Amino acid sequence: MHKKKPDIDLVFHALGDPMRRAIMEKLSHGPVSVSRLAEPFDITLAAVVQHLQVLEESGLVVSEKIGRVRTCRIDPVGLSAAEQWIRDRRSMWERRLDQLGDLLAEKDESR
Amino acid sequence: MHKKKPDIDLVFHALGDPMRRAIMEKLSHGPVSVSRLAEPFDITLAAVVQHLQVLEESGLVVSEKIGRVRTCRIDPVGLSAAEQWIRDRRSMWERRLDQLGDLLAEKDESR
DNA sequence: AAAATACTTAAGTTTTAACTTGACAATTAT
DNA sequence: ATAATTGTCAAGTTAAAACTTAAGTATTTT
Repeated sequence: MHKKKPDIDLVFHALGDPMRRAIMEKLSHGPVSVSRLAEPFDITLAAVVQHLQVLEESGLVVSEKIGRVRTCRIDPVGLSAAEQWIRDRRSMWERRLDQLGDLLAEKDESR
Repeated sequence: MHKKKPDIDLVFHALGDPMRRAIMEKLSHGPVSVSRLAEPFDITLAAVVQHLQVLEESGLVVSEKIGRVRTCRIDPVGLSAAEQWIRDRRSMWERRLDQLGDLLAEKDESR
């Protein structure tokens, strides 16, 4: 159970794969073991484990092994990091649109 | 200028590449031409154009060609789609945490 | 103690994606 | 008219990522 601070490059790379997003969707309903996580998908368990490693290194998922079973769950911190990046770009863009609006309004006044 | 409704698979795939995210960052400051967009990066213009195609097909960027110059800008709709997906997973997860809290509270009352 | 479960790891294959090169088309400037 | 600018397109190459197979480890169950 070694948490990592989320690296935005790793987070977006991890979310870029549809299978990993499907895994995140499943995990969003609650913690699950690796084998139960793999059940619905038609790829090997080994492949799922590899995806989980990517998700964990990115900070999107944390897991804990008790006995022989590893239970995985979402780490909301990773998701927030991605959400924040998107929000930043969007707000920057929208601020610009507002400035443009102000500029047009000024022009409108000065005629 | 042909808009597309954003496909979440394409959007996340597009954002998965660090160079494309760098392009998005640059575009967040305002619309730019293809060549000015390529300037700061040390890849060929052709490569940048290919990234732009990916971004455009995903619905993150729109562009318009006037004369010989193509001007690109962010389409906030694409970004919202990604933000929404993340928010959905996170809220689902947090709802579950709340339910877990309720459950523990009940237990606490009944002793 | 033996068998079954639940992963883990390493190696190799296949597929996908990024990037370059080089030729070309359209527009604008001289 | 010629040259310079701005972008487009099609191959081909390289590198990265996804996936499988097969063998191995640790933990339960019977």
